[in-house]
Amino acid sequence: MADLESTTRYDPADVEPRIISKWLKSGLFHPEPEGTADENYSLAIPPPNVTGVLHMGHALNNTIQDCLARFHRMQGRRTKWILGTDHAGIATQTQVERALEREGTSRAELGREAFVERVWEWRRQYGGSIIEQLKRLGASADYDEERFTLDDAYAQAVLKVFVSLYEKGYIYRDRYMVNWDPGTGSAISDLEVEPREVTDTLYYIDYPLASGSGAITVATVRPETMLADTAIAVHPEDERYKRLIGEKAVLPLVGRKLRIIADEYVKPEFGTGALKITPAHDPNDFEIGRRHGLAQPQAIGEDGLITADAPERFAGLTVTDAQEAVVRELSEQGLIARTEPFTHTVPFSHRSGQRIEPLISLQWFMRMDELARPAIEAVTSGRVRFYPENHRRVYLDWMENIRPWCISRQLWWGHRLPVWYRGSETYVGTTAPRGEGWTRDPDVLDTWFSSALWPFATLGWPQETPQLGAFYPTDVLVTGRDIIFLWVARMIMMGLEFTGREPFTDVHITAIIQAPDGRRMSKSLGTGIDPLDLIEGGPRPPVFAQGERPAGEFPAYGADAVRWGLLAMSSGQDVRFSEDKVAQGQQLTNKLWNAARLILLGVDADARAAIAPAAIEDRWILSRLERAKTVVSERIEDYDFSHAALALYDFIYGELCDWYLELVKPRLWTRDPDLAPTLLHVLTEALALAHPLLPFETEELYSHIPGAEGLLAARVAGPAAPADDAGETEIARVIGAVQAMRAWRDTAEVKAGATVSARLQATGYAETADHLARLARLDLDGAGAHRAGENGEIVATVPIPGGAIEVMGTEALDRDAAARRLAQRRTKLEDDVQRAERKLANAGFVAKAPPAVVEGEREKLRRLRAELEAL
RNA sequence: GGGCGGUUAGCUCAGUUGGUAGAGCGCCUGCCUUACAAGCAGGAAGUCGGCGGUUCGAGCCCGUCACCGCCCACCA
Repeated sequence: MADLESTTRYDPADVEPRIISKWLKSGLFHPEPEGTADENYSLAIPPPNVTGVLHMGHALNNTIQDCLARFHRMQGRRTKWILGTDHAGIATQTQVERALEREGTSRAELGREAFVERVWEWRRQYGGSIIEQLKRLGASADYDEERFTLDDAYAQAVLKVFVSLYEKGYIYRDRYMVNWDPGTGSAISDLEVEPREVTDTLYYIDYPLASGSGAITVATVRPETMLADTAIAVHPEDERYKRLIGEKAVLPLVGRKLRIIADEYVKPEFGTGALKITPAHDPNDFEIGRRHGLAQPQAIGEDGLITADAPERFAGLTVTDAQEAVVRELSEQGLIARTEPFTHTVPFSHRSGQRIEPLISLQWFMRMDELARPAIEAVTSGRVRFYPENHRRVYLDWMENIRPWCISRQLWWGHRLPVWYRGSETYVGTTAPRGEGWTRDPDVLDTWFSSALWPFATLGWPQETPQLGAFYPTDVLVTGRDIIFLWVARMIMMGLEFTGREPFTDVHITAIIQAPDGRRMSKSLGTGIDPLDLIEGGPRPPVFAQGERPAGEFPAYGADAVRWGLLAMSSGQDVRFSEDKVAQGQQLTNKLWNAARLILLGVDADARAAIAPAAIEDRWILSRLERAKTVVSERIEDYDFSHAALALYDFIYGELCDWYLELVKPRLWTRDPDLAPTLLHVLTEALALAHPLLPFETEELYSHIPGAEGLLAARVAGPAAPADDAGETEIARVIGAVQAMRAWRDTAEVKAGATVSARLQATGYAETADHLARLARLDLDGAGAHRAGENGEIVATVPIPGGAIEVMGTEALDRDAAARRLAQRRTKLEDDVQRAERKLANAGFVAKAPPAVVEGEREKLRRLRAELEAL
């Protein structure tokens, strides 16, 4: 335990590691599988890549999940936060391949079996780090049942799903146009493709007509694909070309005769209005080719080289070399009519960053339309709800236009397809077929295929495990909007298909945190930071430098401050990282630490003692505490974490510390026996309220409370107390008065330490006059009037709620300043009176505004006039 | 080409059902007051992106324009 006496600042480095081991030892994060999923609270972590490291997105996402888990745990619900990692096919394989390259070897050299073993080895070495980072963040996940998408049991579930969908006819094999990623040497899905704007050269190429008279000119940015052209298409209504439809053109360099066909897809106004058709290397041409029964010669192979289908002199060239060669020959033959720069968007691989090579390939696909139907209904019916709600539209639009999913990947790291071939036979099953001569399909499944089963496969499905009964369906999924389609939609579809239940009822889409300059946080751009560097101190990159905070080192803010900061900054859908918010979190932790020191070092009672809220400020803080509990709870339940964080801050900083503790100090010094139990009660409750956001510090402080038992993280909230309106009004009034007096003192240049004699001419201060006198440094007894020596001369009248304070002249008071202040106040009042009068003179306002508003305005005018007169 | 989000104090962001604009940081002033000087008290600071409309009244509702960010989409 920290020594409260000597530790005047919260020291996260001392507290946090100690608290982590305390939690882990307690077993609190590992609930036994009892009760029903309805009674219990559960959520599944979006599994981070097994070899990944924590980035800011993870930090926010997991802070939110932890906040939810801890909140509901403290509401008394058996809470399970399902933890695990994803094998992340391409990402992990690429990482290991890079390592092999550094060692001077390669995947091919090792062979499949050794390579896969090598990846497992890699995983054993680096796979644990992100889990350790989650602990450091305070994540209260179930570390005892960590899952991995390639665990044996999980893999069984994946195969079972594959076989089942195959048997239903949803999964099939086809030669189809795919996004070929030359970087990874694999097909990838539509969702793994990102369009980027590039400027290409648009070549206008003459294709001579077979008749010998003239040529038809086509425009293309990829002249090398002409080697696989099979037709030229024009719009059926295009007057320029109508007469050519059905005729033939000669494909330059190759000599093949191309039919001139009519297809409505062609936009007459674009280019020349004539489109070369390459069914094997363009998605649109592929469709047109299918419509017209065109052959699909392939000029570019999966290795990215020109194939033997092309004229021999091109075969084996890279795409780039082939383009150069084709253009050269065409120029020599005078067939390039002209060129122009052309800017358009083309697909790139999200994984490798290379330009996608669309080509026809034999792959496994999954039909999604049938699965989508119930998943659409789940959302339209409200059984699955998005927070914020606007994501619902995006989800539905995508689902309603869903297309088949290419699920096979030409990788080695992943779930190998449970498919075997022998001659023309295909066998699909969870175990290898009997008999000789079968070879297994070398491909693995898209990583997202296995991720789609995450909420139930992690709980032991397809076995009817107790875990599944107790924690499925889960309550909420917390993730980023970038994977709504990749993951969320697919989980809903798979969940419904295989368990008959939606895998979760709420989907909270978190904000995306950008670098302070508005760019994406990214390691390669230098715009990213490791959350651990904020928690424990570490390099502050130049983009994060501003004002007082130069590039250099972050201070060790501690996990609680980082958590609070992340929650506080995460309001909109995109938010710039704000170190100020983390610093504000640190201030809060420090404030709370010192408030606890004041209480714990000044009180000799036991937390179990009954409270006796005798004084008005006691009633006030208890009532404010209830309100804070209500507001913070509501904000958390609405997934509005920034307001939850701010509401907590306002209560602890603004009400507990700034006012309540200041109000009770005299009673603390005199050891008022009624005060101690209330103080301890309020402190305990405040710690409990703050715990989901600031788990470490609150847990530590809780352990210092005499009589407090067990862990704060395991403490279950008691029933709510009623609000105390009278208590609230009284203290609100005195706060207003103190603030008014302090402001007056400051502008009237009264010395800060001086006590000013004054007379209270206001109602409603029966119980709080002493507070007012002390906090505003007033002498209300009249004793000070003697010191003034002028027999009660009033030098200022300061309006306060319920009346005014008349200030007597003293040496402490600069009369000129007081006069200036008075004049200022008068001007302001006159302005306000005028404004109110004008408003009330407006017939429309009086006639049409709600009576309460009009009456309020009249009341205000009366008040202002009275105050003006008093001056 | 569609769709979503944004534009409020020097900076980062709040702003409930329309009723004279808020926080944190920064800035200015004063305080080493027996929890915290990495603190406390007080203050200055905004024609709420532009234009038009509805309304007694608009940061908020409607229309329109301008930027910024993101998502979706098969124009060679």
